[in-house]
Amino acid sequence: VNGFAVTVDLVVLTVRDGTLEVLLPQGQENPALPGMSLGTGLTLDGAAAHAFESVTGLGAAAHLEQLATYGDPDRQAISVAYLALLPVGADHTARGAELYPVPSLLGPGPQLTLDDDRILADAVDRMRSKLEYTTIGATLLPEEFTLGDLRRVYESVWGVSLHHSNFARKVRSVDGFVEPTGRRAATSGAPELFRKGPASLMMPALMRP
Amino acid sequence: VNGFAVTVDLVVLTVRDGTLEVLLPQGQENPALPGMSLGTGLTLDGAAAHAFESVTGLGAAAHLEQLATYGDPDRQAISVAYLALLPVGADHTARGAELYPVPSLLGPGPQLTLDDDRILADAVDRMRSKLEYTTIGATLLPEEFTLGDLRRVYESVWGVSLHHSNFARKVRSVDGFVEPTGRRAATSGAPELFRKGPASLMMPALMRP
DNA sequence: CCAAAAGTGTTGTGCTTACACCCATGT
DNA sequence: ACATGGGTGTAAGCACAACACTTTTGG
Repeated sequence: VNGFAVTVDLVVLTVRDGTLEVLLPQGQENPALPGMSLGTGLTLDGAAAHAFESVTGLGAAAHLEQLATYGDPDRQAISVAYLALLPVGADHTARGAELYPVPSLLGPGPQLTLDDDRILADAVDRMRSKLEYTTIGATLLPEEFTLGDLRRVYESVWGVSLHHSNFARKVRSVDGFVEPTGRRAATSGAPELFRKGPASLMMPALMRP
Repeated sequence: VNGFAVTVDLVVLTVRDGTLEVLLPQGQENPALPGMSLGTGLTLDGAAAHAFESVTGLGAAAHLEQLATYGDPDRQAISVAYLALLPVGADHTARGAELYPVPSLLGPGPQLTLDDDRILADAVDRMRSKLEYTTIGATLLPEEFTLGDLRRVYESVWGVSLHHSNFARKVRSVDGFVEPTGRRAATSGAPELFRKGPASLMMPALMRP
């Protein structure tokens, strides 16, 4: 058949040292988003999960979600973009991919091949707005974390600074966002440790400034 | 090449007689969403616009936006779904398509072929939530409309009833949502006529009950 | 002793809700 | 006269922003 070439491309985001970063494969001329071409018998979500495993060496992403589809009118090619979240601190180096700070890639001028600049920008937009009304911020963190850790995720992704006390109050008040483990980071008086709760949506939302 | 068949499928929504309705082509065995298969040299958005013109006979949709992409693992086929809004009262009968009330199609059991039930449900979800934070409600209406007309759009899509006075106050208070034409529907004392303003986002949102 | 981070209290402010009420029209 | 739809007024409730203040840890 004279059909289209369909690829699944991943925007793998994480937070490191207070910055939002993307995972890009190494060793190519022009940096491009990681991905794979879609084969028969595989769902789109399945292909995305498989691609994630290929770039990171990790079993599963903290979050995996379809973003949008981009078509190349000339090349008879279609790219289905996914947003994937890499747990902070996870060892992603198995496959040689590297983390790049997003702010520098979103600067003026093309930094990635083809549509990838736009895809990255769309992914970051989606990520920023999803922090407002979902609990994906907590899925990025390890099993146990402090509210400060969670706040730093928000601050890094949004690129703003938030009031620690009001932030903590809000997060605690949302039913099922975080639940206390009862333990603390160090001795008594140290910040309390939480784990992610069952809720996935936040209502009302945690609005950005 | 042994590639994929890519189609662009449309969920064309509108409001009629206080109900949310979808436009479906006539004359087929199993009702299915209208669409077209993607050819070379056409962008996805372009193909969607073209498909819209084919089903409705109208030049352009009040709103056209990509929804998501659905893959069929076995058939080597990909469907890129779009949400399109048909202006209320527009004459769409040129191509013989018919409007069906959404509530009856969203009932239990499969009513449409393949993934189309799910696509329709996703489209309606998107539509409902977009009413909250964008001004697409106004794009559905004719050039001039009353706040009551706009309210009826919200009530029909959300399937609830809203307080007329609070609704009007909110809509007026959002900068650039509607602007007064100075004229009225009938003689003095009759409802004031508005046209859509330049704003496309609503902040803060108009939350549903 | 001091800086940094976490938790508690309080007050104001904006937005929304739920009312009650008025007005004009058209039947 | 009265039902209908549109517009105005107001008081209560909620959530959030912006403070100041205390406590504890770790250098």
